[in-house]
Amino acid sequence: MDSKDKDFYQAKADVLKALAHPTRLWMTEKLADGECCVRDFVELTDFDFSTVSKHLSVLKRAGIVDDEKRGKQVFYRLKVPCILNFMQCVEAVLRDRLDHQITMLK
Amino acid sequence: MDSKDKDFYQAKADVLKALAHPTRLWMTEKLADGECCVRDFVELTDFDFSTVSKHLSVLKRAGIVDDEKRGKQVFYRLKVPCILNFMQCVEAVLRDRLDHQITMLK
DNA sequence: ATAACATTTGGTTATTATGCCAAATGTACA
DNA sequence: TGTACATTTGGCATAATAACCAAATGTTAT
Repeated sequence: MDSKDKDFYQAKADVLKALAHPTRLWMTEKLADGECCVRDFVELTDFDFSTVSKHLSVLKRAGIVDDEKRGKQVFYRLKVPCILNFMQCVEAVLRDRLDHQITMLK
Repeated sequence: MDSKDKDFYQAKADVLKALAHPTRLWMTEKLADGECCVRDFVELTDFDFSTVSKHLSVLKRAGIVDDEKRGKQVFYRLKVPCILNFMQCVEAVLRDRLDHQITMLK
């Protein structure tokens, strides 16, 4: 693994890291249904505005979401819908793991 | 988001978290080309055996890889090839981000 | 049995992430 | 202009992660 490869894997890992948090993952999937502003997420959870805002900024920095200021609000949008296909794969991992656990108990 | 949803997003985030490290990501992609033992990864990097072993155990716990002991060695295998399709999406995010940066400079 | 090899586990330290509060910024409207 | 609203930023305490070294475990062959 040379230094160029290292940078590449670091960059890809950073995108994954942005998704690798339950709240951010939930937000990402929620945004697939249409744009939301910070307040929307605050109302659907028990997190502080600052917490929600920081999570969204992590997703934005990673390039997963986009934002647009309209009036007083900032609307966030899912920028890369292929993320959702990916989630199917993650769920496949979970199912597979479950099958394995069941097999172990038999 | 009720408590069942919360658990589900936590479980999915845990799978992503396992992948969200440059070394583990590299290992995962390497395993797509065929099984490797701990020593193989140690030789290709400058990490300690213990470091490599711990990374592999994170991937195993997440259900991404499988292991099999044969003789003195433990061989690791990619269990869920769909992870690789997912990587194409992550790379798309990177390309998209780059395009955006280029546009900003114009 | 013991020596050599392959891997894992335990322990330590440094770095990073999370979530809250408080304060700052930006925007619309009276 | 000032007040309310929406979001972001800074700071802090706590928790989680990563890498190394050393020691333990398990396996094969002498």
